[in-house]
Amino acid sequence: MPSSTRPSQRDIARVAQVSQAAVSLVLNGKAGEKGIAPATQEKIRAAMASLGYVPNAAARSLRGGRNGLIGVHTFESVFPVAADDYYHEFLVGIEEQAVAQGQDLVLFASTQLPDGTRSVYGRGSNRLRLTDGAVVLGRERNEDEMERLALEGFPFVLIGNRAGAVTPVPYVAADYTAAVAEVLRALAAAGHRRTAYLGMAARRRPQEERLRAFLALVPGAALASSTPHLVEAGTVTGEWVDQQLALGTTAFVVETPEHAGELADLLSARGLRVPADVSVACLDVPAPGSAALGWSHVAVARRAMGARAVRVLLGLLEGDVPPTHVDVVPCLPLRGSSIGAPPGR
Amino acid sequence: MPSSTRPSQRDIARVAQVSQAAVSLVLNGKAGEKGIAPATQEKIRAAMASLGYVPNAAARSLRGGRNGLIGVHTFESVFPVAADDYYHEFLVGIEEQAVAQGQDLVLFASTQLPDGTRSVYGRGSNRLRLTDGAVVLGRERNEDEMERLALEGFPFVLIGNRAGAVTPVPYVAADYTAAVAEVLRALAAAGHRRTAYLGMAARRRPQEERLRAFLALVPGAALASSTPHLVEAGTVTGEWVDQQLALGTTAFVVETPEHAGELADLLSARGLRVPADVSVACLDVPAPGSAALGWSHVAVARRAMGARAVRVLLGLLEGDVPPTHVDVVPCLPLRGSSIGAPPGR
DNA sequence: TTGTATGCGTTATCAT
DNA sequence: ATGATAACGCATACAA
Repeated sequence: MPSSTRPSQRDIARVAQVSQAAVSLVLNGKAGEKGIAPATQEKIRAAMASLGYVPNAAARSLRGGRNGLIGVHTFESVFPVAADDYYHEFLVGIEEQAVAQGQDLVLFASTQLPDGTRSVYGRGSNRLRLTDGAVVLGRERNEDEMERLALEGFPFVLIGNRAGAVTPVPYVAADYTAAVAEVLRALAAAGHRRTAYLGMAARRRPQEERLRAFLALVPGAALASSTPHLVEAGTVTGEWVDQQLALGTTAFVVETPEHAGELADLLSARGLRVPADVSVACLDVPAPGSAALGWSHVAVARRAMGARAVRVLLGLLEGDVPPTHVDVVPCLPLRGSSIGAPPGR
Repeated sequence: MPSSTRPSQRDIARVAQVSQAAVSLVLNGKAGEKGIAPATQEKIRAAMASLGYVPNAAARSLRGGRNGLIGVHTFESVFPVAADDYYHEFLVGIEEQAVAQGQDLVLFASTQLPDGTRSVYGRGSNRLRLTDGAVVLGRERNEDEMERLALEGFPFVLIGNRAGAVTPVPYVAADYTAAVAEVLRALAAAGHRRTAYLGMAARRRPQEERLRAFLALVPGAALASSTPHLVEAGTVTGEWVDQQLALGTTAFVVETPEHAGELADLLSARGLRVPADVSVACLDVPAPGSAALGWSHVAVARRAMGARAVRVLLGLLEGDVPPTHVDVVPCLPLRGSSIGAPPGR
C-alpha cells in the first residue's frame, strides 16, 4: 500500500538504507565517477522502482538544473481548439520532435487572461519558468513581453521572424524570399511578362515579407507588375480584375487563401479559365472547399518549423547555439496546376 | 539596467529595507491580516515594480506541494497530430477546462516507445508522477497499467467506461444508453416496427455498450429486430440489405460512420431514398465526405467529456470527489434528417 | 508591527 | 565509498 504522497529521494534512501546523496548520484548517472558500489546502486534502483519514484520537477528547476520539460506558449486564444487552425501544424511538429528527443511538453493553459488573450506575465507569476525553456508562437505576439523575457535571460525560441529586435532571441523563420522567387521563376518560365500582386489589407510581418520579396524579385525575373492591390478579404472587385487584364496582366500572385477563393470566383464569373486564360499562384495553401483548390501554391513548412524550433531550443539549453541564432526553413515546393503559358503564345 | 538574474524576494527586501517575509506577505495580500504598515507596503510594492519582480513558480510549487500541472496521457501513437482524430475533441475539452481552472497541461511526449505506442511506465518509472494528477484516454488503453497506476495511489481520471475494474478509478463515460433510447424512440414514433443493427466486427467497450443498450431497449420501444450484423467495414453486402428489407426492416441503426457510408451507397445503388423508403440512424458522426452526411445521428459529447474529466480530477485532488466517482455525460441530441415514416403508411 | 527560523526536494561540495 | 550540509525562492508559524 504505497503512501498517497509522492516519494522523495529521502524516502528512497530510507528504504535502500543509504544516504539521500547516494540516491541523487545514482539517479544522475554519476555513481560511477564517485565510486558507488554496484550492489548499492542496484539496491537504490530497486527502491526507486518499488516506490515509483519520479524526480520533482519544481525542485530541480529551483536548484538550477534541467527538468526535461519544454514549455509551449502561444498567444492565440486557445490551444488545440481549431483543428484546422493555422498553428495546429506547428504544434504537431513541436510534439513530434519532443517525442524524438524525449522531452515532455507543457502547454501553458494557465496564462490565459480573462479577455482570452494569453500573457506570459499576466497572472503575476511567470509560469514559463517551470520549464527548461520554451517555444513561443502566435500571430498576436506581444513584443514587450518577448523583450522582457529575453532580458530576463529565459531561454526560448520564437517561431516567426524577429529580425531587428533589440534583444537577440533565436528564431525560426520561413524562407519567403526563396518561395516567392520560385513562383516568379515559374511564371517567367511559362512566358508571362506582367503580373499583379493581390494581398490582404492588414499587414503583419509575414505578409510584409512576402510582398517585399515580390517587389524585390519582380525585376530580376524579367516581369512587370502593377501596384500591389491590398484589400480586405471579401472586397476584391471585378473592376480591379478587368483593369489588370486590360493592363496586360496575365498572371496573379495571391497572398492568402481567402483572396485566392475570391479571385477564382471572379475569374470564372468572367468565363476565364485557369490556367488557359489566366495563370495564378497562391502564397499559402488554398482552402479545401474553395474554388482555388488545386491552384499552384507555395506554403510554409509549418511542421518542419515546429520541429526545428525544438531542436534549436535544446541546442540553446546545451549551449551549442548562441542566442543570436536564426534558423531559416525553406517553404514547401511549388505544387498545383494553375500556372500555364499566357494566352496568345 | 536590470540585472541579468531575476530578482528574488530577498532582493526586494534589501531594496525596501524590510524582511523577506514582509515581501511575501504583501505579495499574497496577507499584509492587512498581519498588520503591515501601509507605508511599508507601499515601499515594498515600489521596490517590486522597480526591480520587475516576478514570483518563481518552481519555488512556489516546491513549497506548496501541488504544482498546477495536469498530465494528459493518451495511449494513441501520437498526440495532436491528426486534427480529425477521434480524440482531438476530447483534448480540446481538456484544454478549455484547464484554461478555466488555471492549470497547465503536460503532454507526455517522452512516454512514447520505439514502436510508437505509449506506456505510462515505459521508461522504467512512472513519468506521470511529475504532475499533480492526470487524465488518461485512448482506444488502446492498457488495463494492466491502469490497474498498477490505481494501486500506486496516483490520482487520475479515465475517459471511457471502467465499470467492473478491480481497483476503483474515477471515470467519465458517455451515456450511450440514453442516446440509443432516443434513437429508438424516434424510430418508434415515426411508425417503424422493425429495425436492424449494423456494427463493426471488432468489439471494444464503446461498441458493446451501444449494442447492449440497443438489445435491451428494442423491446420496450415496441420494435422488433434481427440478429445484429457485425462485420468489418468494407464488407457490408447488398445481399444482407436485401434480406433485411425482405424481412420487413424499415429502419437501420448503424454503429460507425464507415458502415453508414457503405450502407448509404448500397441503398442508393438500389434506388432507395432516405428517408422516404428507408430510415437510418447512426450512433456516431457521419464522415464529412461520405454519402451518409446529414443522416440522423447521436454522438458522444467529447468536448464536454474532456472538460468534465479535468473537473473531476481537480475534485479528486481537493478530496471532494471519491475515487469511486463515476461521471456520466449525456450524448449530443439526435440531429439530422434520415428518419421518416416507413413506406406504405 | 516587524523580523527570524524552518522546510519543501534537489544537487554539489566537503568531510569523513 | 558514504554521509552530512548548504543553497535555490517562497510561505508561514512564531518570536520579539
